[in-house]
Amino acid sequence: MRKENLIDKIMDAGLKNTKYRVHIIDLLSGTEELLSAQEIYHRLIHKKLRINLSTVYRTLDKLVETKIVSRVQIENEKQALYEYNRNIHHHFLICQSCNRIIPIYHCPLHEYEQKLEEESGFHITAHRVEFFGYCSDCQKSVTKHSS
Amino acid sequence: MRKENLIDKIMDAGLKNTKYRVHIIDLLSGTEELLSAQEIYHRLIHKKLRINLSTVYRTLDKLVETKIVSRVQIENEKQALYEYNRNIHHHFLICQSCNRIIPIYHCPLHEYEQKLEEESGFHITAHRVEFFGYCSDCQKSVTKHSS
DNA sequence: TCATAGATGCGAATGGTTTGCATTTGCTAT
DNA sequence: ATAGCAAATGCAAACCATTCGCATCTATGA
Ligand SMILES: [Mn+2]
Ligand SMILES: [Mn+2]
Ligand SMILES: [Zn+2]
Ligand SMILES: [Zn+2]
Repeated sequence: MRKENLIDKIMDAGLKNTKYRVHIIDLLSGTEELLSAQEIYHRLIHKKLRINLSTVYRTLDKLVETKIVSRVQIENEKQALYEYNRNIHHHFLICQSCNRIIPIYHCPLHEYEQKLEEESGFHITAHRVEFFGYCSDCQKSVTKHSS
Repeated sequence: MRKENLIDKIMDAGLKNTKYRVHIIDLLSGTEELLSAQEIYHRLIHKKLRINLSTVYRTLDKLVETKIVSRVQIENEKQALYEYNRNIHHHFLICQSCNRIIPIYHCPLHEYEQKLEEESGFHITAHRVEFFGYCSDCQKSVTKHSS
Protein backbone atom coordinates (compact mmCIF):
# COMPACT_ATOMS: atom_id res chain seq x y z
CA MET A 1 0.00 0.00 0.00
CA ARG A 2 1.28 3.49 -0.79
CA LYS A 3 2.36 5.56 2.15
CA GLU A 4 -0.30 8.21 1.45
CA ASN A 5 -2.99 5.57 1.68
CA LEU A 6 -1.64 4.34 4.96
CA ILE A 7 -1.71 7.86 6.32
CA ASP A 8 -5.28 8.32 5.14
CA LYS A 9 -6.24 5.10 6.80
CA ILE A 10 -4.71 6.24 10.08
CA MET A 11 -6.30 9.66 10.00
CA ASP A 12 -9.68 8.39 8.88
CA ALA A 13 -9.63 6.27 11.99
CA GLY A 14 -9.23 9.43 14.04
CA LEU A 15 -5.65 8.69 14.99
CA LYS A 16 -2.68 10.95 14.67
CA ASN A 17 -0.34 10.24 11.85
CA THR A 18 2.98 9.18 13.30
CA LYS A 19 5.87 7.44 11.66
CA TYR A 20 5.64 4.38 13.84
CA ARG A 21 2.02 3.83 12.98
CA VAL A 22 2.83 4.04 9.32
CA HIS A 23 5.64 1.56 9.76
CA ILE A 24 3.58 -0.90 11.79
CA ILE A 25 0.66 -0.89 9.38
CA ASP A 26 3.06 -1.12 6.49
CA LEU A 27 4.73 -4.13 8.04
CA LEU A 28 1.49 -5.94 8.78
CA SER A 29 -0.20 -5.13 5.50
CA GLY A 30 2.84 -6.33 3.61
CA THR A 31 2.86 -9.85 5.01
CA GLU A 32 0.48 -12.77 5.24
CA GLU A 33 2.10 -13.74 8.52
CA LEU A 34 0.66 -13.16 11.94
CA LEU A 35 3.17 -11.19 13.97
CA SER A 36 3.54 -10.75 17.71
CA ALA A 37 4.13 -7.35 19.27
CA GLN A 38 7.67 -8.37 20.05
CA GLU A 39 8.30 -9.58 16.53
CA ILE A 40 7.05 -6.25 15.19
CA TYR A 41 9.26 -4.43 17.63
CA HIS A 42 12.33 -6.38 16.55
CA ARG A 43 11.62 -5.88 12.88
CA LEU A 44 11.32 -2.14 13.36
CA ILE A 45 14.49 -1.99 15.41
CA HIS A 46 16.18 -3.91 12.64
CA LYS A 47 15.07 -1.15 10.28
CA LYS A 48 16.95 1.31 12.52
CA LEU A 49 13.82 2.77 14.05
CA ARG A 50 14.13 3.79 17.69
CA ILE A 51 10.72 2.66 18.78
CA ASN A 52 9.88 1.52 22.26
CA LEU A 53 8.14 -1.77 22.96
CA SER A 54 5.34 -0.06 24.88
CA THR A 55 4.70 2.12 21.88
CA VAL A 56 4.29 -0.99 19.79
CA TYR A 57 1.74 -2.34 22.25
CA ARG A 58 -0.10 0.96 22.47
CA THR A 59 -0.11 1.37 18.73
CA LEU A 60 -1.45 -2.12 18.22
CA ASP A 61 -4.17 -1.45 20.77
CA LYS A 62 -5.26 1.58 18.80
CA LEU A 63 -5.13 -0.26 15.50
CA VAL A 64 -7.21 -3.08 16.91
CA GLU A 65 -9.71 -0.61 18.36
CA THR A 66 -10.10 1.03 14.99
CA LYS A 67 -10.23 -2.33 13.24
CA ILE A 68 -7.24 -1.66 11.05
CA VAL A 69 -5.58 -4.68 12.62
CA SER A 70 -6.94 -7.83 14.24
CA ARG A 71 -5.63 -9.47 17.31
CA VAL A 72 -5.60 -13.24 17.45
CA GLN A 73 -4.92 -15.41 20.44
CA ILE A 74 -3.96 -18.91 19.38
CA GLU A 75 -4.58 -21.60 21.98
CA ASN A 76 -1.46 -22.34 24.01
CA GLU A 77 0.52 -19.49 22.48
CA LYS A 78 1.53 -17.00 25.13
CA GLN A 79 1.98 -14.08 22.79
CA ALA A 80 -0.97 -12.50 21.02
CA LEU A 81 -0.59 -12.24 17.27
CA TYR A 82 -1.63 -9.42 15.02
CA GLU A 83 -2.69 -9.42 11.41
CA TYR A 84 -3.66 -6.69 9.01
CA ASN A 85 -7.43 -6.62 8.71
CA ARG A 86 -8.21 -7.31 5.06
CA ASN A 87 -11.89 -7.71 5.84
CA ILE A 88 -11.93 -11.25 4.59
CA HIS A 89 -13.52 -13.64 7.00
CA HIS A 90 -11.19 -16.53 7.68
CA HIS A 91 -9.97 -19.09 10.15
CA PHE A 92 -6.73 -20.94 10.77
CA LEU A 93 -5.08 -24.25 10.33
CA ILE A 94 -2.20 -24.62 12.76
CA CYS A 95 0.60 -27.12 12.48
CA GLN A 96 1.44 -28.53 15.89
CA SER A 97 4.90 -29.48 14.71
CA CYS A 98 6.30 -26.49 12.80
CA ASN A 99 3.79 -23.95 14.19
CA ARG A 100 2.91 -22.67 10.75
CA ILE A 101 -0.41 -20.86 10.71
CA ILE A 102 -2.35 -21.15 7.49
CA PRO A 103 -5.48 -19.10 6.85
CA ILE A 104 -8.58 -20.76 5.45
CA TYR A 105 -10.96 -18.61 3.51
CA HIS A 106 -13.91 -20.90 3.54
CA CYS A 107 -16.19 -20.81 6.53
CA PRO A 108 -18.38 -23.82 7.24
CA LEU A 109 -20.39 -22.13 9.95
CA HIS A 110 -22.59 -19.53 8.38
CA GLU A 111 -25.68 -21.64 7.96
CA TYR A 112 -25.16 -23.38 11.25
CA GLU A 113 -24.92 -20.11 13.09
CA GLN A 114 -28.49 -19.22 12.30
CA LYS A 115 -29.74 -22.52 13.54
CA LEU A 116 -27.70 -22.06 16.67
CA GLU A 117 -29.17 -18.61 17.24
CA GLU A 118 -32.66 -20.04 17.08
CA GLU A 119 -31.88 -22.96 19.34
CA SER A 120 -29.92 -21.06 21.92
CA GLY A 121 -31.58 -17.67 21.96
CA PHE A 122 -28.14 -16.13 21.64
CA HIS A 123 -27.50 -13.30 19.31
CA ILE A 124 -24.22 -14.31 17.73
CA THR A 125 -21.86 -11.61 16.62
CA ALA A 126 -18.68 -13.49 15.90
CA HIS A 127 -17.07 -16.85 15.93
CA ARG A 128 -13.69 -18.32 15.90
CA VAL A 129 -12.45 -21.59 14.48
CA GLU A 130 -9.04 -23.18 14.61
CA PHE A 131 -7.95 -26.51 13.25
CA PHE A 132 -4.92 -28.19 14.71
CA GLY A 133 -2.90 -30.90 13.05
CA TYR A 134 0.16 -31.59 10.99
CA CYS A 135 0.99 -29.94 7.71
CA SER A 136 2.03 -32.07 4.77
CA ASP A 137 5.74 -31.27 5.29
CA CYS A 138 5.64 -32.31 8.90
CA GLN A 139 3.75 -35.50 8.10
CA LYS A 140 6.58 -36.43 5.74
CA SER A 141 9.28 -35.87 8.30
CA VAL A 142 7.42 -37.92 10.89
CA THR A 143 7.13 -40.77 8.39
CA LYS A 144 10.81 -40.49 7.59
CA HIS A 145 11.82 -40.64 11.26
CA SER A 146 9.59 -43.56 12.14
CA SER A 147 10.55 -45.71 9.13
CA MET B 1 -18.67 -39.17 41.75
CA ARG B 2 -17.87 -41.29 44.80
CA LYS B 3 -14.55 -40.61 46.43
CA GLU B 4 -13.33 -44.16 45.74
CA ASN B 5 -13.96 -43.65 42.05
CA LEU B 6 -12.02 -40.42 42.07
CA ILE B 7 -9.11 -42.18 43.72
CA ASP B 8 -9.23 -44.95 41.15
CA LYS B 9 -9.23 -42.38 38.40
CA ILE B 10 -6.17 -40.70 39.86
CA MET B 11 -4.25 -43.91 40.38
CA ASP B 12 -5.22 -45.39 37.03
CA ALA B 13 -3.62 -42.32 35.50
CA GLY B 14 -0.39 -43.21 37.29
CA LEU B 15 -0.63 -40.35 39.74
CA LYS B 16 -0.32 -40.52 43.46
CA ASN B 17 -3.50 -40.26 45.41
CA THR B 18 -3.41 -37.06 47.42
CA LYS B 19 -6.19 -35.19 49.10
CA TYR B 20 -5.82 -32.10 46.98
CA ARG B 21 -6.14 -34.07 43.79
CA VAL B 22 -9.30 -35.66 45.05
CA HIS B 23 -10.67 -32.26 46.01
CA ILE B 24 -9.79 -30.64 42.69
CA ILE B 25 -11.30 -33.40 40.59
CA ASP B 26 -14.30 -33.48 42.84
CA LEU B 27 -14.79 -29.76 42.42
CA LEU B 28 -14.47 -29.84 38.65
CA SER B 29 -16.52 -32.96 38.11
CA GLY B 30 -19.27 -31.52 40.25
CA THR B 31 -19.86 -28.41 38.19
CA GLU B 32 -20.68 -27.54 34.61
CA GLU B 33 -18.69 -24.36 35.00
CA LEU B 34 -15.22 -23.74 33.67
CA LEU B 35 -12.98 -22.71 36.53
CA SER B 36 -9.66 -20.92 36.57
CA ALA B 37 -6.76 -22.11 38.68
CA GLN B 38 -7.26 -19.18 40.98
CA GLU B 39 -10.97 -19.82 41.32
CA ILE B 40 -10.22 -23.43 42.24
CA TYR B 41 -7.65 -22.25 44.73
CA HIS B 42 -10.10 -19.89 46.40
CA ARG B 43 -12.84 -22.49 46.55
CA LEU B 44 -10.52 -24.94 48.25
CA ILE B 45 -9.29 -22.33 50.70
CA HIS B 46 -12.90 -21.57 51.44
CA LYS B 47 -13.33 -25.24 52.32
CA LYS B 48 -10.56 -24.77 54.90
CA LEU B 49 -7.96 -26.63 52.87
CA ARG B 50 -4.43 -25.28 53.20
CA ILE B 51 -3.43 -25.75 49.60
CA ASN B 52 -0.88 -23.63 47.83
CA LEU B 53 -1.60 -21.93 44.52
CA SER B 54 1.39 -23.57 42.85
CA THR B 55 0.05 -26.92 43.89
CA VAL B 56 -3.19 -26.09 42.17
CA TYR B 57 -1.31 -25.25 38.99
CA ARG B 58 0.86 -28.34 39.19
CA THR B 59 -2.11 -30.55 39.91
CA LEU B 60 -4.03 -29.12 36.99
CA ASP B 61 -1.01 -29.70 34.74
CA LYS B 62 -0.99 -33.35 35.73
CA LEU B 63 -4.72 -33.71 35.29
CA VAL B 64 -4.54 -32.15 31.85
CA GLU B 65 -1.62 -34.39 30.90
CA THR B 66 -3.58 -37.44 31.92
CA LYS B 67 -6.72 -36.10 30.23
CA ILE B 68 -8.79 -36.13 33.37
CA VAL B 69 -9.28 -32.41 32.92
CA SER B 70 -9.22 -30.15 29.88
CA ARG B 71 -7.68 -26.76 29.68
CA VAL B 72 -9.45 -24.10 27.66
CA GLN B 73 -8.13 -20.74 26.67
CA ILE B 74 -10.95 -18.38 25.74
CA GLU B 75 -10.01 -15.51 23.47
CA ASN B 76 -9.24 -12.35 25.43
CA GLU B 77 -9.43 -14.06 28.80
CA LYS B 78 -6.11 -13.88 30.57
CA GLN B 79 -6.71 -16.86 32.81
CA ALA B 80 -6.90 -20.36 31.43
CA LEU B 81 -10.01 -22.26 32.39
CA TYR B 82 -10.32 -25.89 33.35
CA GLU B 83 -13.20 -28.30 32.96
CA TYR B 84 -13.67 -31.90 33.92
CA ASN B 85 -13.20 -34.05 30.83
CA ARG B 86 -16.49 -35.87 30.28
CA ASN B 87 -15.31 -37.10 26.91
CA ILE B 88 -18.12 -35.35 25.11
CA HIS B 89 -16.94 -33.28 22.20
CA HIS B 90 -18.27 -29.76 22.52
CA HIS B 91 -17.71 -26.10 21.86
CA PHE B 92 -18.72 -22.86 23.52
CA LEU B 93 -21.08 -19.99 23.23
CA ILE B 94 -19.76 -16.99 25.12
CA CYS B 95 -21.79 -14.00 26.19
CA GLN B 96 -19.80 -10.84 25.71
CA SER B 97 -21.90 -9.05 28.25
CA CYS B 98 -22.26 -11.37 31.25
CA ASN B 99 -19.32 -13.65 30.31
CA ARG B 100 -21.41 -16.75 30.70
CA ILE B 101 -19.91 -19.71 28.87
CA ILE B 102 -22.41 -22.20 27.51
CA PRO B 103 -21.32 -25.52 26.07
CA ILE B 104 -22.77 -26.70 22.75
CA TYR B 105 -22.87 -30.40 22.16
CA HIS B 106 -23.43 -30.35 18.46
CA CYS B 107 -20.41 -30.01 16.22
CA PRO B 108 -20.95 -28.74 12.71
CA LEU B 109 -17.44 -29.46 11.54
CA HIS B 110 -17.01 -33.19 11.29
CA GLU B 111 -17.86 -33.55 7.60
CA TYR B 112 -16.09 -30.35 6.71
CA GLU B 113 -12.92 -31.49 8.40
CA GLN B 114 -12.45 -34.33 5.96
CA LYS B 115 -12.88 -32.05 2.99
CA LEU B 116 -10.38 -29.68 4.55
CA GLU B 117 -7.87 -32.45 5.04
CA GLU B 118 -8.08 -33.35 1.38
CA GLU B 119 -7.81 -29.78 0.21
CA SER B 120 -5.05 -28.71 2.51
CA GLY B 121 -2.95 -31.83 2.88
CA PHE B 122 -3.12 -31.29 6.62
CA HIS B 123 -3.75 -34.14 8.97
CA ILE B 124 -6.21 -32.62 11.40
CA THR B 125 -6.18 -33.85 14.97
CA ALA B 126 -8.35 -31.33 16.74
CA HIS B 127 -10.35 -28.20 16.33
CA ARG B 128 -11.74 -25.47 18.39
CA VAL B 129 -14.84 -23.39 17.89
CA GLU B 130 -16.20 -20.49 19.89
CA PHE B 131 -19.24 -18.39 19.23
CA PHE B 132 -19.44 -14.92 20.70
CA GLY B 133 -22.57 -12.93 21.19
CA TYR B 134 -25.23 -11.98 23.68
CA CYS B 135 -27.31 -14.40 25.66
CA SER B 136 -31.06 -13.95 25.81
CA ASP B 137 -30.93 -12.34 29.25
CA CYS B 138 -28.37 -9.79 28.15
CA GLN B 139 -30.32 -9.01 25.00
CA LYS B 140 -33.30 -8.18 27.18
CA SER B 141 -31.39 -5.83 29.43
CA VAL B 142 -29.90 -4.04 26.44
CA THR B 143 -33.38 -3.57 25.03
CA LYS B 144 -34.61 -2.30 28.37
CA HIS B 145 -31.78 0.22 28.68
CA SER B 146 -32.11 1.55 25.18
CA SER B 147 -35.88 1.94 25.27
C1' DT C 1 8.94 -50.61 58.01
C1' DC C 2 12.00 -48.49 54.55
C1' DA C 3 13.51 -46.35 50.49
C1' DT C 4 12.43 -43.48 47.01
C1' DA C 5 9.99 -41.16 43.42
C1' DG C 6 6.81 -37.99 43.32
C1' DA C 7 4.02 -34.16 45.64
C1' DT C 8 3.86 -29.94 48.19
C1' DG C 9 4.96 -25.22 50.28
C1' DC C 10 7.16 -21.17 49.85
C1' DG C 11 9.42 -17.56 47.78
C1' DA C 12 11.42 -15.90 43.87
C1' DA C 13 11.59 -15.62 38.96
C1' DT C 14 9.51 -15.25 34.34
C1' DG C 15 7.53 -13.05 30.51
C1' DG C 16 4.03 -10.83 28.06
C1' DT C 17 1.58 -6.87 28.67
C1' DT C 18 0.14 -2.49 30.94
C1' DT C 19 0.72 1.85 33.32
C1' DG C 20 2.31 6.43 35.46
C1' DC C 21 4.50 10.24 34.43
C1' DA C 22 7.47 13.48 32.19
C1' DT C 23 8.41 14.93 27.58
C1' DT C 24 7.56 15.36 22.73
C1' DT C 25 4.78 15.58 18.67
C1' DG C 26 0.87 16.25 15.46
C1' DC C 27 -3.21 18.80 14.51
C1' DT C 28 -6.36 22.72 14.63
C1' DA C 29 -7.67 27.29 15.17
C1' DT C 30 -5.90 31.62 15.17
C1' DA D 1 3.53 30.39 10.41
C1' DT D 2 2.53 29.87 15.42
C1' DA D 3 0.49 28.71 19.74
C1' DG D 4 -2.09 25.66 22.41
C1' DC D 5 -3.87 21.36 23.48
C1' DA D 6 -4.73 16.61 23.08
C1' DA D 7 -2.65 12.68 21.84
C1' DA D 8 1.60 9.90 21.32
C1' DT D 9 6.01 8.40 23.03
C1' DG D 10 10.02 6.82 26.09
C1' DC D 11 11.36 4.91 30.13
C1' DA D 12 11.04 2.55 34.25
C1' DA D 13 8.20 0.32 37.18
C1' DA D 14 4.16 -2.38 37.96
C1' DC D 15 1.07 -6.15 36.93
C1' DC D 16 -0.47 -10.71 36.94
C1' DA D 17 -0.92 -15.38 35.50
C1' DT D 18 2.01 -18.94 35.52
C1' DT D 19 6.37 -21.44 36.37
C1' DC D 20 10.45 -22.85 38.89
C1' DG D 21 14.14 -24.09 42.47
C1' DC D 22 14.74 -26.14 46.42
C1' DA D 23 13.84 -27.93 50.94
C1' DT D 24 10.57 -30.82 53.09
C1' DC D 25 7.01 -34.13 53.23
C1' DT D 26 4.16 -38.22 51.77
C1' DA D 27 2.23 -42.13 49.19
C1' DT D 28 3.41 -46.38 47.44
C1' DG D 29 5.19 -50.98 46.89
C1' DA D 30 9.16 -53.84 48.09
MN1 LIG E 1 -16.24 -18.53 10.04
MN1 LIG F 1 -16.32 -29.76 16.94
ZN1 LIG G 1 4.11 -28.28 9.99
ZN1 LIG H 1 -25.12 -12.72 28.86
